[in-house]
Amino acid sequence: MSDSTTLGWQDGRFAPDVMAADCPSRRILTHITSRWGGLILIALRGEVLRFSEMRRRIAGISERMLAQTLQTLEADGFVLRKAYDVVPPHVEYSLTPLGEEAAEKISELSHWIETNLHRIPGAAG
Amino acid sequence: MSDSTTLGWQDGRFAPDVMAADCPSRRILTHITSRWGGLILIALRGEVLRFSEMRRRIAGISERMLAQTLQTLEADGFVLRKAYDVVPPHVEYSLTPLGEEAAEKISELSHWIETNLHRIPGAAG
DNA sequence: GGAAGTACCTACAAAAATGTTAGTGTGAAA
DNA sequence: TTTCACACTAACATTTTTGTAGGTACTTCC
Repeated sequence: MSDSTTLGWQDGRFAPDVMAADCPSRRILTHITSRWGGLILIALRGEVLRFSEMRRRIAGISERMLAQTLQTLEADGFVLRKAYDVVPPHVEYSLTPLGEEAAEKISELSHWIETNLHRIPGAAG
Repeated sequence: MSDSTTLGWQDGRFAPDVMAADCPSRRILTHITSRWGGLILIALRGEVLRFSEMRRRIAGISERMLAQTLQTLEADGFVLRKAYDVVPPHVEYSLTPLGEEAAEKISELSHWIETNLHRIPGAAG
């Protein structure tokens, strides 16, 4: 029950569908919509940021989660990591073209939430 | 450290900002981007569905998570629950106008992922 | 008569996510 | 000279999320 179902999505035998539990698109969706994934993408839109700078902008994120989520996003091909071999360490993060496209989508969602917050009943409390 | 910071977002003294840890917009964002929240919104777009029907469409979701996430989304004002007092039970779920707007946004994200999956390096494995 | 379907809820258990703390090696500022 | 900043990693602890199993009260299908 593993091979035929899992492989089909890879080589285009089935169309990608997030409603299917084992379609890779579902994994990517969870990465982008993970607790910190979306915020990182939004923070990086059109910018080059260093680790600590990002940490300051995304209130509440821990070093561990920032590092971990950045790695996931880098592995997906959304984030580009550029390290300079100097001391103290200097690392720059930015979005790949693919990442910019994805970031645009969650930005639109978060922007909608921000501007319509007053209409959302559950936003109080 | 609780009052002055927490209250400002409610009455428009500060502009909503997902980057702020205690801004209500952040809570709403996590609801919509929660593991099942987005998929439920997508499944409900333009449709009226019963509990079991949704469960069948969203592969992998458990009854518990479906019920729980629906309650969160209902409390937020995105989902409308209409129960008929008959036996066996009959309950219909649909989106509020607000919910349709939110659903449109995550649909755009998931649709982007589905159509661009072949360009995403991390989609394999 | 027995099984299955309906829309859930409640304990309990397991798994996953997240946080905390400590540490790395060097340089610059106080 | 002490402290801070940098960009992390590893070990451990806690919290949150998610799943499982069982139950409800009744009806329809076989």
